Amino acid sequence: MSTPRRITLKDLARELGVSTATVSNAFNRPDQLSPALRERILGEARRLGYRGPDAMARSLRTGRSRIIAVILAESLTYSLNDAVASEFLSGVAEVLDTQGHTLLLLSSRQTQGQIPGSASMADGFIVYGLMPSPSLLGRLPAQASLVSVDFDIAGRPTVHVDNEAACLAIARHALRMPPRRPAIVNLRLTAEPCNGRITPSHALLVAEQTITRSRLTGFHRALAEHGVDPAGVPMWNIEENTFEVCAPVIEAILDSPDDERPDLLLCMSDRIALTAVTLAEQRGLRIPEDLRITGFDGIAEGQYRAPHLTTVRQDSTEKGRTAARIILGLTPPASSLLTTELMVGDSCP
Amino acid sequence: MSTPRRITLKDLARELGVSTATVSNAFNRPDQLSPALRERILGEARRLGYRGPDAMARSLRTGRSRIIAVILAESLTYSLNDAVASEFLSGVAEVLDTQGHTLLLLSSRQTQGQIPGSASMADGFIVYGLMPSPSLLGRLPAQASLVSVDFDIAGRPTVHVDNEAACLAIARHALRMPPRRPAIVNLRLTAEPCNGRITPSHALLVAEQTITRSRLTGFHRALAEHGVDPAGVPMWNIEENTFEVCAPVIEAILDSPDDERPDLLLCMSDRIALTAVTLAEQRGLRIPEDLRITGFDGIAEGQYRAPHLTTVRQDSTEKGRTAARIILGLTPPASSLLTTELMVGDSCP
DNA sequence: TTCGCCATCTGGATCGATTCAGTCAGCTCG
DNA sequence: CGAGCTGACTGAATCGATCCAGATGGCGAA
Repeated sequence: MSTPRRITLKDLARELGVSTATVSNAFNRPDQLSPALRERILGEARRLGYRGPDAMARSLRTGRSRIIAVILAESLTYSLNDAVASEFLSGVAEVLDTQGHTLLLLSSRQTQGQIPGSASMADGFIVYGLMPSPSLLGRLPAQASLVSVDFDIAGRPTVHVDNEAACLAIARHALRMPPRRPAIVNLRLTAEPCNGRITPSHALLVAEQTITRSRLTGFHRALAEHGVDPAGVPMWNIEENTFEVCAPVIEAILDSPDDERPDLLLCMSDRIALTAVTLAEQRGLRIPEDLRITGFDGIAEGQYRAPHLTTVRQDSTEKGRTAARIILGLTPPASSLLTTELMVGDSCP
Repeated sequence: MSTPRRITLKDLARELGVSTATVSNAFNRPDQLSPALRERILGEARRLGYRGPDAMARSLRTGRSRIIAVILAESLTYSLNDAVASEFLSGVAEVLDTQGHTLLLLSSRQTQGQIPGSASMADGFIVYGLMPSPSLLGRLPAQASLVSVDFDIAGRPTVHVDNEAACLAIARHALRMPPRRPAIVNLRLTAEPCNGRITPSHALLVAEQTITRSRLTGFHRALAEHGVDPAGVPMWNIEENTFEVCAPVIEAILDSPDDERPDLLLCMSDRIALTAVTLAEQRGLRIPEDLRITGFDGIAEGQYRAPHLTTVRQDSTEKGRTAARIILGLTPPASSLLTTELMVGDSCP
């Protein structure tokens, strides 16, 4: 019982007494042969159980795989459960689908600066959210196109929003009613593990990621405008944008003695803000009377239940679409700055 | 300025005066050549900017791509934003990562029974959540392995939970305190668009998907046990498991005249249940006093805010891990039935 | 009738690796 | 000393398509 060798285009050609070129054309360029012959070929293919040209052989020959890889900053486990990253991927997938391309998912964390060999067959790479190690970039196929999202890679197109302006805007809004004790809750300020209180004076220095740094700068500018010394504003850092990781830090903040507990939390993500809302409510704090909270991202969940979140909406799906369009060459490979929108909800009217 | 042809293994071999076989071995089988020569080859490769064997050529020759495709029932946009599907994908990704495989995402909806050629290079397929059209199955490469999740494909291994038993259990729990007007909110009972009220008598007949049908059967059995005629229990159908699609249906349910409004909602997903919680609270209904609600899935969000959801937890991540292990051959290709756990929360004590 | 011309079809090189069946030199051992 | 073995390396077939640069034949125009 030897497995019958798979049927190839060549078998089909021999069987029909035509050349392989013609069979290939039957599948790829209907205009290159007579309809009658094409029908005969397709019919025979069906009869023999030939499933069409082999994808690998085609890719080897043509040099294109119709696969686009997205390299995610965090683990896939995290990214797939994060609303912002998921929306981004949706946008990417949406455009790829319409163009007959498929989506390969990679995480830069898992790969430790390597990318699995199988990924290098991708025609293009979308790097999302975090600067990949130089060695990873060096390993990408030379001819592959590259788009980064939310940060710059020298000489490559980027899709991003103006984080500093957005944070400036939302902080200005929040500060119109002067808080007695404002505080900032950062997201992933450093690559180093650090979950909890940090000193403001060092925050900007250690902010390795442009995205966090820009947001922080926006907050600080608004504070300074209102005569508040940013160095005096307490700051906490959240390592990962999940309820589980946020919760203990938020608890710590809320556990501050009454005269030290912040009455305004400028959070760098909706996930953080929502966690704060939930935990504050559990303690009987009134929002916004006792504690005002702002978020960032504008995820749908923030608008489901009262109080609606005050936040900055960025259209992550559109970000994904834009990145995909650039990668596929539907759009010139230029950097693209998407707009954001201040959304005033009940959590900080 | 012609682009300098990319460097190949053959160039490297010529440059060094060794055979291509030896260069290949330097990358793939260090034991097949002397360490000194290997170093020389690797050094020269670095010098020439050779990035290692080409993935496509390798895949063509070896017949394996180290890519695993997941075919999702719904659109990628939906799946990536659905907690259950995302958790499932996390589990898959987690196992694939450890084995140096990568994850390709496809949606059966988009592909309309076709799969893009580029996908057919996958070594294995995980079909998630919905019976793909026979034509799609027929188009998969013959040698590829296949695992289905949450439904059976004849002769292929499946990963699933006992939906009927789980729904029997949670409905039994809910019915211990007899409701005056129980109701069922289905998820995707039919492939046809249908969002809203449906007649119970036809529900089982039109339930095309085994998963929905099993859950419904579980509910019905429990109702019958408690002397309630399932045919008299009103039913609604939800087309898509999102807040936006759920909300109008839930509104309609809650808009029933007071003497017809259900006081127990058996929901087929946590998303539906959470939507019901949110909208009921907005109307000032007390949970569970005025309305008891049960879910299904056990997503994390259900436990964040009060009232905690009464639900059946299924470990979607483990489902993903199991499917991936089977596809990779780490586990014998046998169907696997995962356990569920009744979680009693405040929404239906 | 002859000359293009067009539509249709063909041969074969090519993409970039892997791998099997050897070759060859050097070493051991009786 | 020579048989046999081992480790290191090689040559060339192969994977399954794509796509040039032609070949062929039929047909209309001159």
